[in-house]
Amino acid sequence: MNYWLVKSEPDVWSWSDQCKAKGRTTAWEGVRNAQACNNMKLMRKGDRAFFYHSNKDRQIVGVVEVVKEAYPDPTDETGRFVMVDLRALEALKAPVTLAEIKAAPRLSEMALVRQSRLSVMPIDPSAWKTIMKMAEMK
DNA sequence: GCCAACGTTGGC
DNA sequence: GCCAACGTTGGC
Repeated sequence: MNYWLVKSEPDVWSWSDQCKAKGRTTAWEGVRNAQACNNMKLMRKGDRAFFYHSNKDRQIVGVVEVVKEAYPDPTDETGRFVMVDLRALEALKAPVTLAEIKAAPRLSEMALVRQSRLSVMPIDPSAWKTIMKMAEMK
């Protein structure tokens, strides 16, 4: 299984919106960045991703699961970009803030820190474990 | 194919 | 609200 992180502005689409969605599942539409889309194309059914609130909140708040692999985003007129379907699995007991991640030496190489504008990125398994521990998750 | 101008994201 | 980083567009 691979691990990922997806970003959303909480004012636009928040974790609670995700949980209220039918089947707790939504199409992750609207990504208009080639690198982010390439990452979505690499997602496989059953992969896990952190759900991160950008801007105001700046913390990881939940875990989602990939339930449908990349397919064309109908909201994209150019036909270049894809989306996946994501389902809310569970909220983090203790959300992990960007500040905490930056303060953790082991996490300093994360794309979240290094490439702040990227909205869909891979997370390596050791970083996933570290963050889950920080979030007080089993 | 280069690069200047411009737009967007997201942290601060 | 500002601005750094960086992606995209379009003229040449």
